[in-house]
Amino acid sequence: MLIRVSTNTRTVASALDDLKALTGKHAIWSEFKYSRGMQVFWEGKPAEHLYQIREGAVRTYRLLADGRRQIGMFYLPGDIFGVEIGELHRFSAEAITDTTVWLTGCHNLFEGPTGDDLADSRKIFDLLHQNLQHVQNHMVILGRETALEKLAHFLLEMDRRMKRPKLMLLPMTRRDIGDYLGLSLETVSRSFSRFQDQGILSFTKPRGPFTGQTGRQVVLHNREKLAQLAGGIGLVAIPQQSEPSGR
Amino acid sequence: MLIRVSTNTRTVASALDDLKALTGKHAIWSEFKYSRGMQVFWEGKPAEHLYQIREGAVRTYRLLADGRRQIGMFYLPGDIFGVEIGELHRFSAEAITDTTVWLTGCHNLFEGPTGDDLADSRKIFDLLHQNLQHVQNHMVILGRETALEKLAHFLLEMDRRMKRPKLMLLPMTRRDIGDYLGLSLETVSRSFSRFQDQGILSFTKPRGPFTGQTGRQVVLHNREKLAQLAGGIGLVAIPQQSEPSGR
DNA sequence: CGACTCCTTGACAGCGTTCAACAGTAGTGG
DNA sequence: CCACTACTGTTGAACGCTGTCAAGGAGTCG
Repeated sequence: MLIRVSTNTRTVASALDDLKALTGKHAIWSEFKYSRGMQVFWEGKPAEHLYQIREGAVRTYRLLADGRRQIGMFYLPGDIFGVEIGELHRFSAEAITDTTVWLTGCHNLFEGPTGDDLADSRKIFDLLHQNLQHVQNHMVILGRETALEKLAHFLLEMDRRMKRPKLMLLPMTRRDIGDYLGLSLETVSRSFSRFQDQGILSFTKPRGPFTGQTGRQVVLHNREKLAQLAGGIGLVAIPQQSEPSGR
Repeated sequence: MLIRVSTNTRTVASALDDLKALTGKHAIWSEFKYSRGMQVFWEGKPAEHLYQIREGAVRTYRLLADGRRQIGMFYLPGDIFGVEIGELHRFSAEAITDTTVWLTGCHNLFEGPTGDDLADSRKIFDLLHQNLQHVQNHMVILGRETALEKLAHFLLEMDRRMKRPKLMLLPMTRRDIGDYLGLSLETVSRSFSRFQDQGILSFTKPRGPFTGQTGRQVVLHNREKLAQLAGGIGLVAIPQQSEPSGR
């Protein structure tokens, strides 16, 4: 391990409380609004701002030449995004619904004037830490899990990040979820139905006639079963002989 | 963009030259050997060392409860690994073949005594930068590409990292490649055969009777075709209305 | 009301997995 | 040196999960 940043692994959402502290005393935050579908930033463009969602939701994604899309992350109220290690954004970002953000100019870790900025920047590392961890977990999910396992992971992730609400309101479409999990939207829909059949979850407003936003209003009835279906990610492998033959 | 580390994006392999500089003057490097299949470190254990491969190859991976494996990265001679943002390793690592590494104790970015260490740590950020970029690319590959596209990417990655050799010697098995790309070993083998049929690559020692390590000795005949098959990752999406409605 | 988006469901195809057999090599021990 | 085992890789055949195509219902918005 190289960089010991900070041991507490607080959720991004909780960072809402000390937003100012994060970028130092001199940072200026502005409020901006993006309507549904609008771009927040583009892949390949310089990363010049740091964003925090006040209301709404944002997806980051990358497109292949033929239109296939991989969504990297969904950002919910309180989440901070736009932080990159390099100079450029490596994913595009757009508003899923009408979204209000606070944003500030680029906070530069190494070119700041004082060590004071560096101290503040530990929080930035927390964000990077979470980002990397999320991407690494997601890699395993994408590469080695089935549709049902993927959806179970997705639901548990959203549930956790929304603080286990009674009623979970998903801002994203089935297609978004599919592009997040490496599935078609139909498979996502079928997997939802299957979970519903098994009594793991249900939708508000009786199933038959949907109201536009229905199919987005999810109640989780059995988180344990869901966690069981999701399967263990991050389990340690079976120990075996492992000492190096020193010199 | 938040952290401007350094604009040059040198390959990890090229870092071989100034290994000492990377961890500062006081770092002590030792040589260790791992025989085939031995563990280098475990997921979930404290990350206490930094490794550079002198000879051989290493894979990092994570296991699911039922044995499914996702390989995160292959490390080749010259590559540095073991660097983490947090305190713990989030993947396990083991030697693919008999491997010699140089390793040094934990280099701690923030708890170092002087600003001198911080300056050195920029190189560490280059490594983190590459790691994150690789994982993000891999996520797209795992989530949205076909078997042939995945293998094409893999071959081009190995080709690039080995500096486009005439003859590419792959240290890993078909199963390793499959677990890296989210495929079964049979699909990997079939995809190799298909590339061979198309004249994109060939194996040394005539195809029919394989000699143990054959099927590992690859000659790329048509990198352009391979790049074409790999498809564009990182293409910028179609521009559209994107200005925020300021306040 | 009409166009559009979103979701669900059915039917079917196909890509990739699984199961299996076979071949060649390396390693081991007698 | 040779038999034996283990490992690796290739290929065939069948299966099945997931994608694709299609249709239809429901809600939203202008």
